[in-house]
Amino acid sequence: MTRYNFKESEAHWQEAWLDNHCFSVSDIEDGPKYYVLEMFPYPSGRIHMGHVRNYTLGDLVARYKRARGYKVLHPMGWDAFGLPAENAAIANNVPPAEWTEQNISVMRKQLKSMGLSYDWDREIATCHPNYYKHEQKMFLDFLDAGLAYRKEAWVNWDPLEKTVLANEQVIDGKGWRSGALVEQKRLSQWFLKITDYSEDLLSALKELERWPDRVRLMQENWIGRSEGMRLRFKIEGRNERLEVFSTRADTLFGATFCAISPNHSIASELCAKNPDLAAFVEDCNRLGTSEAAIETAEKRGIDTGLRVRHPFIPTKTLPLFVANFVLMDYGTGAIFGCPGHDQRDLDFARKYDLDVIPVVAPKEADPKTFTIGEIAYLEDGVHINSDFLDGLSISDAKEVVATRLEEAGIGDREINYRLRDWGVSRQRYWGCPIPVINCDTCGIVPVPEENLPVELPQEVSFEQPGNPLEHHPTWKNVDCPACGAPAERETDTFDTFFESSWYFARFCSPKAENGLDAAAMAYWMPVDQYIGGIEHAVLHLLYSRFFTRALQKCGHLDVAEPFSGLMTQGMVCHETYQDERGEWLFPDDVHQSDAGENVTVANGSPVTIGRSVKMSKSRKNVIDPEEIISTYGADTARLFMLSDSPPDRDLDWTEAGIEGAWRYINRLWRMVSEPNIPLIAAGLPTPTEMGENVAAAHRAIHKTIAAVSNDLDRFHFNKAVARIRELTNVLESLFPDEAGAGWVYRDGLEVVIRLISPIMPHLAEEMWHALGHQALVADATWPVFEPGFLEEEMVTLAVQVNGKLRGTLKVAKEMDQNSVELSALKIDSVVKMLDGRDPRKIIYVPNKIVNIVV
RNA sequence: GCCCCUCUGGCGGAAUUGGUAGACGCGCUGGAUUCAAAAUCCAGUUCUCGCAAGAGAGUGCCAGUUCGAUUCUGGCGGGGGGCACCA
Repeated sequence: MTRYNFKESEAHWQEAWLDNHCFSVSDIEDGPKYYVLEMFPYPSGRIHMGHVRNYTLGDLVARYKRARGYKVLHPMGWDAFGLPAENAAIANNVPPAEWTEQNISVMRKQLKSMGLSYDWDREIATCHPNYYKHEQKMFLDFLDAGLAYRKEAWVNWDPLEKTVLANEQVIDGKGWRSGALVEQKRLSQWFLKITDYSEDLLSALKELERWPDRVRLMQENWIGRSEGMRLRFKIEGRNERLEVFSTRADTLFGATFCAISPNHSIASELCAKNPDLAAFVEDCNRLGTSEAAIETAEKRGIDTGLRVRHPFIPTKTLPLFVANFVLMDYGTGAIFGCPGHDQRDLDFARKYDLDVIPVVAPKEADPKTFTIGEIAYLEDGVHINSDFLDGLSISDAKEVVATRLEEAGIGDREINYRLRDWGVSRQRYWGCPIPVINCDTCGIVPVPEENLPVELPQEVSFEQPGNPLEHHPTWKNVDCPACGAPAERETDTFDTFFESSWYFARFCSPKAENGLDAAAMAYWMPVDQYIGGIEHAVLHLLYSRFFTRALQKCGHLDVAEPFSGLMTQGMVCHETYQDERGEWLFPDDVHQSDAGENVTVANGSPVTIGRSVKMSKSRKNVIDPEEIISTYGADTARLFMLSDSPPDRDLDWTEAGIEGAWRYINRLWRMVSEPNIPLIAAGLPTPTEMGENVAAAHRAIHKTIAAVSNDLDRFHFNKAVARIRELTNVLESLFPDEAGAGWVYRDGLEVVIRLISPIMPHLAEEMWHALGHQALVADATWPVFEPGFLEEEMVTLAVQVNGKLRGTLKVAKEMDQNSVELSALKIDSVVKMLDGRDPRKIIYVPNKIVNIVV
């Protein structure tokens, strides 16, 4: 028995695909196009199983669409700017550029060993000046179009390292390296006006029919459109009014306090005279910039002593608090608190002993006795304690109160969005320089287009804390392009989401001098199928949708939506291992003892096996793809990635699973290398006579083509694999002596090979070749089924008594109800269950079920 | 805390629109082959009771709608993703 020699085969066919330029396309092609794109990787060092899964999925789609006659664009590149390169520079004293290039060359080689159908001539790396110079031009166009602006914003500041920290670098309010208490600092930063597109980004979600519903829902919630009112409250003893935004102006009669954000202008002003307040505000700001931290913090506040006048109750004033849960970025940075009908307000009121006045009660409740306990009442009902609103439903009351407030000139209807403008400034070296110059006399001056790109300096030092661009001896010193006086370059670089917001477009014309070539954009854009992790459901995907609109506005391309189809994949998981001391162990460090217990390889001490969780270096539950590919081959790894779990679910990596895949590969190979049925010549006419099993197998071939095509179209890859396995089971069980067996066996093999070719492309080529084909399967067309073979004449009906299965009936299709009932009532177990009783009702669903109700 | 998802045999998962729960695979058990093993092949495998025929239970948990619910509705619980400077 021979084993499939994947090492030789995979190298050979990868070379053959390259020599034949199978996967190369031009910037402009003819005929129907299909653009398949997987999220490009950050070059962190080596590929991981998440990459293997992502790129296997994409390759399957790309190869399948190619077989179906599309011109397929399937590119790959590198999201090469980012924080890890700087961390490596600090830790190992390697320049980020060098570290990144090394990683790219390792990972490129690893990806090539997977046999992916990329057009490698279109490879890009975002850290190359010939990539980011176009990005700088885009930014200048955004600036012209009023889509980019500068404003002050908070950053996490490590006072010891004198560095801005990312949210993930802040651990329990302390810097991850220094351990110093993190401060909040206001810096002038660049923003993109994504909020100009709030409504468009929201309403266009409806048309993204090939996106998962949950991603659209998440984006919808992220944009967070809400219809409400902007109210102006009189503050006692002050001229200015307090502006608050509320979606529940109908609960105004239940208002018992007002609160402003710690960063509200009134709070800042009061801090000067009130040291307690100043200390509180400082404390609040320590929480950092992450929403999760702010939301989970205990609700606290401090009374400013100011009172706010109630708009409808002349005698009533409300205390004004500064509260840590009021966000400056949302609405007006001020709220009115109605504890009865908002949980946060209620928690706050209970803590500071404020009144709770119910103003909406359930229909059936008695308005005189209805009280609020520890849970705010959020349902609809009838207004009470609300003067002119009493008796109205929430929506009616909203309408009435809005009109009143508008008439009184103290409120306006307003639509608010949770979405904030996108801060793109990063105080870091390893990113794309923001192409502006700061001049004392001229202000912000764009770098003239002919001076682009503004390149990162090669020689930088990470010895001093902070941004190396700030400390660079010469780089930032330039003459002002406007007045010629000495000026300074902007030392902030772009957020790395900037690069990933247009790389998909660049892949269509990766070498074009003018950036995004119009004809290439018109042919290839948008991406027909985008594939990547669900973790990008909001930020990357929303930024890209905005960026594409901004590019359209500035004439760089002419589509609004970058990705017409989206598939989000689940994570790759593995069980975890811990030794007696609770230290994590690599899978290779664990084995089974002779007694069948799990022990360490090192010294045989017991190992605890934990549940399967996402593979991560920190928990050491990782399997190196390179090792898998060198042991079992790329096709085995690819098959395993596709065979069990559906793409959008998490996938458990198991040793047994990969071995099962490897066994199946060998089984397929033996079907051509050691066939049970001698292989006959190709192209012989369909035999006129077929044995019963042979004829069934022949029908199965056509059914499988139909089912697999349907499964692939709908991304049910695990089902497609199951169907192919079923067909191979049928072909293997054919008897050589039966009439027509040789012909059907060969026909079946030719079909199977083409069906597996997007999944196990190397094996498919090897088998195709073994069947005597000179051309590549990669260039073969998808098999076609004959609809006539799909139809069955007989169907099996389920026979139920009171909804419980009691037997089955094999009948002709579309049998009439009477004859079905007659036969059903004769079934032994049905007779037994009826026990002489007459059926009360018989439900018959043709070709499916008979249910006898007694 | 908020938003989104998910839960089916020992395991991964199947089950067009509410209509035979468990396709396909892994694992396990028994058998064949072998000096022996690996590999391969054959058979069995949701659980409980039963020698069997068969009966009952069963899709995270609790209710509901229905002739019929893995599928629809409400509530609860476990696990996961995102939360704007990780990518």
